[in-house]
Amino acid sequence: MTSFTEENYLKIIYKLSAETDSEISTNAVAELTQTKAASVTDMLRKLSEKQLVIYQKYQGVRLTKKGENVALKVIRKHRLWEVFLVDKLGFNWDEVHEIAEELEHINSDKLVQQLDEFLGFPQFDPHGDPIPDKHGRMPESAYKNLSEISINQEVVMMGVAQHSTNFLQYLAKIGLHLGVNIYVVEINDFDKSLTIKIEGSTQCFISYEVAKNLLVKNILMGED
Amino acid sequence: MTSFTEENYLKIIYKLSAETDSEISTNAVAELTQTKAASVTDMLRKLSEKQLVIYQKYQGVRLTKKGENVALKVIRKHRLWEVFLVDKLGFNWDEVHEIAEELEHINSDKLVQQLDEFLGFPQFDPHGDPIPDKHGRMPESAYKNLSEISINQEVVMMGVAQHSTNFLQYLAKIGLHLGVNIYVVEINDFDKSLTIKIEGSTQCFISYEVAKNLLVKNILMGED
DNA sequence: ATAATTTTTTAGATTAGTCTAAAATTTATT
DNA sequence: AATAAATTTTAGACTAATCTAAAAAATTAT
Repeated sequence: MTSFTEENYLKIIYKLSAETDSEISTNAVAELTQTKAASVTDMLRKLSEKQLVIYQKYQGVRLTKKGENVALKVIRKHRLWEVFLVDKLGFNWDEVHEIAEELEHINSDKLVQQLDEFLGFPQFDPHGDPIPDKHGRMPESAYKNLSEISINQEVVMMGVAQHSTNFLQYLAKIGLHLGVNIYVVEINDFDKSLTIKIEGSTQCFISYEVAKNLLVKNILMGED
Repeated sequence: MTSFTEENYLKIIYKLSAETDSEISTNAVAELTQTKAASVTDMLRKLSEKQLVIYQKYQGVRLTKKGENVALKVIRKHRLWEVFLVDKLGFNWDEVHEIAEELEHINSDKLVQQLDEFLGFPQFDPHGDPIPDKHGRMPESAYKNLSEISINQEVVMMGVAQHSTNFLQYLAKIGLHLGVNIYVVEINDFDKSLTIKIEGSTQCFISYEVAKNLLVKNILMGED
């Protein structure tokens, strides 16, 4: 059995691991858990005894397979609950994180299973982050439409949902190509058109129709 | 702010108070919290300092208005989540209690509000227990149709939903009158007809149509 | 009304998770 | 390579919630 607190540590180590290939430092964990390094050391020793992490003092930490599974389960629950809150209860995507931080620790395999089904087996949460399936497998890609990106977010262009020559020529003309960074400067309420800043180019204005056909991904995997 | 544990104590004191008019004993609380009397004493002192209960040593405990409000909020959340689990996720009414024990401590007024709306402002949980509204007011009555009662449950007849002479004469003939105890012996899957044991009379068989028109209440307020 | 029993409280200890301050180790700098 | 700086660990302490065993108070029975 893993406690609420242990689950949080594992989740945070998992997220830090996704960004680097090497061991995670005590301080990095301390920052995200909002505790002191000394507390982290204690907890890492405990998690190590439980075979949830590989930890040797002064050498940093990484998850074992077992620890990764726990982390993935927690992340799965977090993201499913976020979908529930947004799709079913009408929350905005930016107000669900805190609540999901609590809900993610509710303990019932059947609950997760039924919730997943109730939501229609979503692959991504409201922030576009991928939801691991019940075996802990992440869906293939986490691309979103540019039209779903909110203001002041920076994303990377990853693909298009429409392949007409017309469309692709237009993209080239305004400086949009795969891998380029896009910063959303403004969104017009009435027609959902956007002002964006394209990396290495100037600001430009694009319609909602265009934005809907642009596949992008977040530069930083979000807070959740 | 009240902790998970404090909330549980308050909820239990509330439930015990519903059954008697006098102060609740330390032992009674200990039994339901599954702790030892010594632990209860400590907690009661703490709750008393927080003005959530009136407690004087050796004299038992009762809730203050403030403590009652906390308890009612927890009970409200518990019962709303039970409705969610049964109505939306397809759980059986007898497998939701444990999960709701966890969910009831999730902290977000907006969540409760939205959940309530999503469920259509239900008045009773799947066990027929009344759900306090957002001001802590309990709905008028907690009667259910006999057709919603599950097997091996004993209920008291409290009213009818159909007042035709025909129907009432039929009830009289089989020995059903207000206040009588009814024990559900069997439920047929295919047509939902019931075999019941009527207090002071013999077993008898009634159709689903009849059961739907009988208002009953639980003899013991359930575990939740 | 006094003794016996039960209930409740106190005293002191334990566990999980945290902290601060000091010591140990690693990393960076000259 | 030696020293300075940063990071990490250890040592010892704190809080919340619990426990056991013993003492105190209330209740019940004789």
